Amino acid sequence: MMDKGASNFIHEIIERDIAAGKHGGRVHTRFPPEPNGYLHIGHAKSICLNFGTAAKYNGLCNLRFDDTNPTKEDPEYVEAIKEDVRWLGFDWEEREYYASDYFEQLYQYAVRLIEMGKAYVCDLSAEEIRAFRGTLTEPGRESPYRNRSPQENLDLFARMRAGEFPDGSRTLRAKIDMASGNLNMRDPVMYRIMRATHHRTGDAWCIYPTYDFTHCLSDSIEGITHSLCTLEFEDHRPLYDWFLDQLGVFHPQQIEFARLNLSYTVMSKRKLLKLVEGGHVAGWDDPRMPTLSGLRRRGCPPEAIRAFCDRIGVAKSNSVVDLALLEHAIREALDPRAPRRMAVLDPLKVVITNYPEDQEEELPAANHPKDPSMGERPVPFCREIYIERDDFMEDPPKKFYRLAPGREVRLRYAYFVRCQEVVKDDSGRIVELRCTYDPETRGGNAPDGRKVKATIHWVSARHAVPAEVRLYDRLFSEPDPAARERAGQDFIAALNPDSLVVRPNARIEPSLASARPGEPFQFERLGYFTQDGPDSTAGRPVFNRTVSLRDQWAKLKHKTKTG
RNA sequence: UGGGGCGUCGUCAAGUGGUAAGACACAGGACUUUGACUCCUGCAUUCGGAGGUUCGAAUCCUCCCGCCCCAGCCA
Repeated sequence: MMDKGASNFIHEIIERDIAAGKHGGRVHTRFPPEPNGYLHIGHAKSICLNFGTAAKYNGLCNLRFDDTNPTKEDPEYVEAIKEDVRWLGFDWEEREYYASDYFEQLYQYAVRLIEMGKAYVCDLSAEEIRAFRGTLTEPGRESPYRNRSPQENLDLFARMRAGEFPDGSRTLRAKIDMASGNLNMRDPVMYRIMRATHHRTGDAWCIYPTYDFTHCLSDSIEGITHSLCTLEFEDHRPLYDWFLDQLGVFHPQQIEFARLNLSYTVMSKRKLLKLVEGGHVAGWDDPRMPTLSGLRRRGCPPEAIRAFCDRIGVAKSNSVVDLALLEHAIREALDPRAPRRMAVLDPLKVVITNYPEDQEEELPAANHPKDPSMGERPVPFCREIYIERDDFMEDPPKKFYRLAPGREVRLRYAYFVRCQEVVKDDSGRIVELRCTYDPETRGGNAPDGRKVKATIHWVSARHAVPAEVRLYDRLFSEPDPAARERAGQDFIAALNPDSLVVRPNARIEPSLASARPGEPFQFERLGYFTQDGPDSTAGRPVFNRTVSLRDQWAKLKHKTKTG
């Protein structure tokens, strides 16, 4: 990257470090997920920051799995995470690391701390440790085991590793300061006894290092120069500094930034898991989820996410980014390269009474109105077509200028048609429109120069392919669903009942039959869509709406309804 | 009278003592064979509040107010 100048406070720090010759001007970052769940757009911010920063300063960025808790981790997540990072467009080359690869080294560091009299084996139970820790306003009390000799600690720690003690019976603790105002410094646990099979080390260990002990040293081992993490770890930095300084090892600089929050969704793994397990969504990759797999399935291109992350900035204040900004980034990425197609979601049959029954023709339609290089495709036309039910009103309000009785509109890339008759069933529901077309207007222009107020989309009834189309909206109807929890309620109650609307009887133009999942299209006047991978079948494709088009008419309608 | 952070437009966010960038949103208008795209225009006399320093303060000082995080052998 050739970007000049700092674009955020982290880059400022880095540029200062480079100028000062710190680490010889080297920049090395890392993205350190725990393989216990799927990545979401909040992680994308961190991924873009870490990989982007390395690229900007000609440095490197590692992918490191922080796998220190075997009871929560799974290789399935490792694979999913790798796929997502790759999809987002980043490459960690051969630098795929695992904290579990450092277990032996970490053990030796712990031994060294014990020898220095800076760590001790504690026999207190979890409950006792909590009780001894004190509170936010009161200091803690020292463990009665705090002053064991290094020899005794060494022996006990070795026996912990050897499996001589039951789970949870002892811990290795750092000997720091039980009176510290920073709870993290009150003799934090470094190792716990936990007989669990680790996804990579199997049953080689029955003691596992805690995140706090592991993370800072993993960064150190990898020579990370700038360890970027979220705000909640600011309190942990003094502890990391303590471990690093006591051990006298390479000392990365940790810099904290605010995590991403998006309006109308939730971002915590716990809440996302609840949505999945509670059946409120179809899975981690449900297109309504803020997960990267969900966004991908929905049709969001990775460059849109990268552009979004560039725009939201990096700072330290807690903030909630407007979902509209993400949608904007998606439209911006899709508009120039999504071929246009026609699809009718809620079909209303139109019979063109003066068009011969047995006649058919193919009309050329541009794949992109502004990019001729994208070519065109033929769209079949015949006597019976479908138009969008919304595009007709029997008794139109003032600003509605689509089809209505007696009115003429243009069928995109086809002809002008005029509505002559409205056919209804017994219940009064409109089932068909009978129109006439003007053969002189083929292609969409009238030789006599007359104008129409609207151009509507359509598909040939005889040629169109039946499809299911899924329309997505914000998952929650409130900007901050998590606020429900703060009010003592369940955030599930804030779910938007209309977040998924299925159009089971859609008709799509024939050229769409060969679409592939993930391939973007703009269904003219409706939005950007992509074929769904998992749920499409040969005879019945399913299309997901990635994002709608901006719609002034909808806004107008809403305004008059509410206003 | 625990510790650590943060407060600049509706939402993000620049600004680093010299007189409030930009983006999204919103509101008008132009263009239009997508009510799309694109293009114009408008949108903080004011930076959480009050004092103070200074020729000059969002930037420096003092006090106050508000919000977030921390009491896992989770990460």
